[in-house]
Amino acid sequence: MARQKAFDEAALLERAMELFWEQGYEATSVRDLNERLHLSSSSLYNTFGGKHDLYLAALASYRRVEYAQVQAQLAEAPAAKDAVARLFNDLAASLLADESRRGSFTLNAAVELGNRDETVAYLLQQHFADVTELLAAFLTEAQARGELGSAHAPRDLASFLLHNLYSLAALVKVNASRAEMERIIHVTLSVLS
Amino acid sequence: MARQKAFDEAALLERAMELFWEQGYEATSVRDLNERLHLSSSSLYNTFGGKHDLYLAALASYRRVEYAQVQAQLAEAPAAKDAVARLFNDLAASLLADESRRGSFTLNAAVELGNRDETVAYLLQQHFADVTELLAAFLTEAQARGELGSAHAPRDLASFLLHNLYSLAALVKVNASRAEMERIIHVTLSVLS
DNA sequence: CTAATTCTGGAACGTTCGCTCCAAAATATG
DNA sequence: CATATTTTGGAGCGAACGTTCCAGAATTAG
Repeated sequence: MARQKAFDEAALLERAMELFWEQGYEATSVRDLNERLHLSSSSLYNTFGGKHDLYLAALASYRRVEYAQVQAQLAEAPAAKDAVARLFNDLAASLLADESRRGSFTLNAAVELGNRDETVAYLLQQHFADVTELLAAFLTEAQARGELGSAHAPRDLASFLLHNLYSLAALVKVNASRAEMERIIHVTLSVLS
Repeated sequence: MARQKAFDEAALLERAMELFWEQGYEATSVRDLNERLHLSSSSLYNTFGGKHDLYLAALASYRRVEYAQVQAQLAEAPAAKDAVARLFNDLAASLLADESRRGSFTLNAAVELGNRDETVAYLLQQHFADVTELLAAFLTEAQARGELGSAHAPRDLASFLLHNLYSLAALVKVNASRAEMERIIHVTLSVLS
């Protein structure tokens, strides 16, 4: 047998994700990654295959985290409307707390590469569909319990809410104003009558 | 005196804008621009100063067009709600009609560079503020005429509507489904009671 | 036509890109 | 300890990057 790798692959992926998240795909060089991960080119290519593969892996990892977060936040809330409100407020808080205003990695990836990289587009399509489904199921139950009006179909509401969540992530890239976010959130939540 | 330039600067700027819009800033090389504009490096640098300057000029140009478009569409509509609805439907139609799914140049710029390029961030802040103001003024008048409920302040509604417009531009990058867009638009417009 | 000036294409600059390669270091086995 | 196998850092690959430079073409004024 032989030597073992001197690093934790999952931890490295996490650090790579942070960097891609901050700078985007094109603006991040392999040398940037070498420095940030404390990993030389050879090890990086041995482990992850290349820049593009590493990006895809980072994106897939982020996607799982984002999905789990929504899932967790919906699960622990008492009332349906409060749960959705918390989803928005927590996202706004975490977006504003981030000094480098990275927004959402999945949204960034969609905008930067969605129309040029089929693999990225497909992965994100899956992701958005999955989260929408999660939200729709939650809203369906809430409607059944009478916690939610039936002015809109749960599926429609879910799409609407998800895209307004991502809107906040886009907004923070340019205008990191809490007041502006709160205005938008307030109007958005008003559709949950 | 001496020779005159053999090209129309405004037309070149338009072509540059198209390319940056398609590919983003980082992924567009000066050689790409040489080819697309049929203009050599020397002329490009003489005329526009450099890649970054050209990008800023293209962005400023796009911003004026986008603003004028919203202005025109709001002006020509009969009733306020119809005007807003048309804003959404026309945007959706033009987004879907674009084979290369470029989305909105301003949103693309915000997501790619908003957190890394101060000049871009400032320019876009101005732009979004201007368009919001335009919308808010329109909604204020509509409210005064009684065409719109007063459940929300015009300023809040304007921010909300604008960000939902940009949401469509982000959505098209990954999922160019007319049905999905219509669902979102339907819920969005329902706040205009 | 001559002279002065400006624009033009394209070669070439130094740097950085993604990626490969290899000798040296490291460590699980017999 | 010796051997086999794998990982490691870093030099270096060809290509592409943004930008500069310059010789020559082009055009206006005198």
